[in-house]
Amino acid sequence: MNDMLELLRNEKNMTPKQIEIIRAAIELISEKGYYNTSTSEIAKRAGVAEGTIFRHYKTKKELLVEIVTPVITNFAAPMFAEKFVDQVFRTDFAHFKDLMYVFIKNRFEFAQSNIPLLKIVMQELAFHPEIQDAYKKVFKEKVYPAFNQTLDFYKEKGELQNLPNETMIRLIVPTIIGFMITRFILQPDKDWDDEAEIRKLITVIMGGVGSKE
Amino acid sequence: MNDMLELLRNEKNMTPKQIEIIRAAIELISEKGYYNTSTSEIAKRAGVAEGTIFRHYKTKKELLVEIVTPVITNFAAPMFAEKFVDQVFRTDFAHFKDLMYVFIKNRFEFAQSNIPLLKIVMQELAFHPEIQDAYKKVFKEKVYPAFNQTLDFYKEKGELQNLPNETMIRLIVPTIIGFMITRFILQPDKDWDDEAEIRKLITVIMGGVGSKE
DNA sequence: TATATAAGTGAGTAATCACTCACACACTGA
DNA sequence: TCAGTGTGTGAGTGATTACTCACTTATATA
Repeated sequence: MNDMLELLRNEKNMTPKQIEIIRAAIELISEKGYYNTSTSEIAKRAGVAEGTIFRHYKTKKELLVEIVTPVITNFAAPMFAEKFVDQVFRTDFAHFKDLMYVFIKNRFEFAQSNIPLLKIVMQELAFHPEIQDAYKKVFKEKVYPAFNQTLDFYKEKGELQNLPNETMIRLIVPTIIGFMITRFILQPDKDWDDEAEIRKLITVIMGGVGSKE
Repeated sequence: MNDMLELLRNEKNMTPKQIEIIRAAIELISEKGYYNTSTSEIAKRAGVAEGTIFRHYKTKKELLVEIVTPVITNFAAPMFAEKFVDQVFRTDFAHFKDLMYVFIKNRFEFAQSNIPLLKIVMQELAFHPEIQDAYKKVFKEKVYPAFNQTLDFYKEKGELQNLPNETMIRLIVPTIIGFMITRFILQPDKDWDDEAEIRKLITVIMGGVGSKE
């Protein structure tokens, strides 16, 4: 089942047909891309008249944005939940790598249950300034500050190299995202041992590929 | 100037108008995406009648594939140039990190002079099986074997952790690609110290973010 | 029950799309 | 000089597109 659809159903109060429209749009757009999916197709798959789509969304792009922005916000969500930041500073995590584990595991599961949506975000991010704005805002206001605090904390504990936070974030985050892209999009059918893969990922993030002499 | 255009001009023998078509197509598609770029637009920018495009390419998609496949082949090119493999085994590189430096630097410069083309590849890869095939073939036949040999070589020298080659490749390559995406696509306008960034990247790949105790 | 508002419909529309084709031109070799 | 071939043209075509609108139906409120 789909986390995000559930969330949309509750937050905004949508009609059953509206939910069907969103469900159909997610399916089709993640398969074929935004520009290659027509509103008539979405209507057909949703079992709805084409006019109904435009009753709820002024334009096709408004529909896309409505689908995509909650994904961006929620993918970054745990970063600015008080619970998360609290946990770090109440030192529920003895070591940085323990925090990394919980963090990656958590986001991994989120990705797993929202693959089509994440596909859409990645594909359309490049073309739609509206989506880019949402992404930049979340990153600047939420992700970045949370990361900053956390990195400082573990630097003081002497667990991290003395690289600028910004550099660290810039190198760690794409590594994690790249890992998930490989796992869910490039080679989804390989039989993965996810637990082991996540541990290896953390090993490499913490200690690199070089041998310790 | 554009590496790849020059290469196309020489390999196939193209008419001047054909070159203009490709140049215009690269510009427009990298800006707006394949489906959002019309053939009439390409013709207009190229200073050519729309019919001329279809004189040379049976379909619009054939034009896309013609543009994209040489990029894929050439981005992976150094991996299977004998020169490169030779260098490694004649131990022109004392350490793995020296090889990494030359490799990343080289591919970095390639990316820099072919940003629009790489943008197109990344965006359209998801939707066109023809492009995926080209990508898979190059990776399987060229990139992977070359990497394999190289990693074994430095493992025996005791410079690398004892992780499976496949795992290493799966963690190193996305890190490098992620670095370039940040550099050229997400934050192209930031004033980067490229040399320093590449060195930090290698430090992290080799030794991770953790401090050495 | 009467009325207002929201949700849903589907035929219709102007614009745009990828692609065609009959024709014009330039060059080559005989 | 003439046929043959490759290159270039642009008006034309049927299909498809996002979106509209006059209309019906359902729901809520008074």
